[in-house]
Amino acid sequence: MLSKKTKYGLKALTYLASQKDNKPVQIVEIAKNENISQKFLESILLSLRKTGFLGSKKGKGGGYYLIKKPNEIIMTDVMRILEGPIAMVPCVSLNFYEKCADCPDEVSCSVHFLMLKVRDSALEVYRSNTLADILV
Amino acid sequence: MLSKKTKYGLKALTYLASQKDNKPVQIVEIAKNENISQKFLESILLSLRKTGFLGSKKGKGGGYYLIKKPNEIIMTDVMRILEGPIAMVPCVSLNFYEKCADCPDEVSCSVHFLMLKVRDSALEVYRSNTLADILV
DNA sequence: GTTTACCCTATAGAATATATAGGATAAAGA
DNA sequence: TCTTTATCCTATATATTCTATAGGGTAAAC
Repeated sequence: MLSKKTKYGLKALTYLASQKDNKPVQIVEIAKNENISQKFLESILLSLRKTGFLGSKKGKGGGYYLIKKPNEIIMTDVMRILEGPIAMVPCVSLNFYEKCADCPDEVSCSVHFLMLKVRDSALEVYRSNTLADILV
Repeated sequence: MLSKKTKYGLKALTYLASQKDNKPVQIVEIAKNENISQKFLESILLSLRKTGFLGSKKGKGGGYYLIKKPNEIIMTDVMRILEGPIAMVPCVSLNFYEKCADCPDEVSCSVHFLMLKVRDSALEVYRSNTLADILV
């Protein structure tokens, strides 16, 4: 399941991407329009800022804005920040690899084999979609 | 993330599929060979029996065995029983559909749009792989 | 200097996943 | 029939993660 964090984060990004200009948008505006808890959204936007997706401005007229252009924001990067690994098991993860404790040999593991295919297919989708592509 | 339940269930299925004959295999044997908690595995096998994947036999010489042939066991079906929805959000699920509470209109939702693609790609993998295909 | 709005950490509450306990039931074989 | 074997079943404990809230701090604008 997609976490709410990811869902809300994606919604906030698309909300910002669909603005006419790139002026700062306040948290409260995004929260209201997308039906998100304001404080929860705040922590999500904060992590998107720290990872280089968003810029922010304090004080009156402040808010968050996109740093890159929507067509430069690739879904793989967004998903890894918000959701974590794209792979469903750590042993097939490119960016979050971990050996399975219970598996003596992952080469001969059916779960590993299947999940490798699932990861590749998901990766293909995320790689070929930017924020601009998913604006509907 | 793939739940342990699914992981263990898949491992048990492949263990059974790789038997020479289709005689009942005891829980304890599977549990030891695949490093799974015996009692936890028990509840997983039980649910696989109730959903028509496994048969069981009580008493001495008893155990679990596959009901269908490995090449007739499609991963979509297995995954839906063990893991639940294949979709990452209920609003794009074929078998577990639910409307998002926070979304006024899913047609104009970017998350919906993206996750539809992810679901389709995952579905393609699961549909084209049977238990026989993932034996390595 | 007052208002506005982001910044930051800690933690509480809820949900889910994982595992365990303890006995009931049925089959097989002596 | 009696004993052993092994599945059947329900309830509950434990751990982890997710989601959200609380409460104040900091910087910018006017």
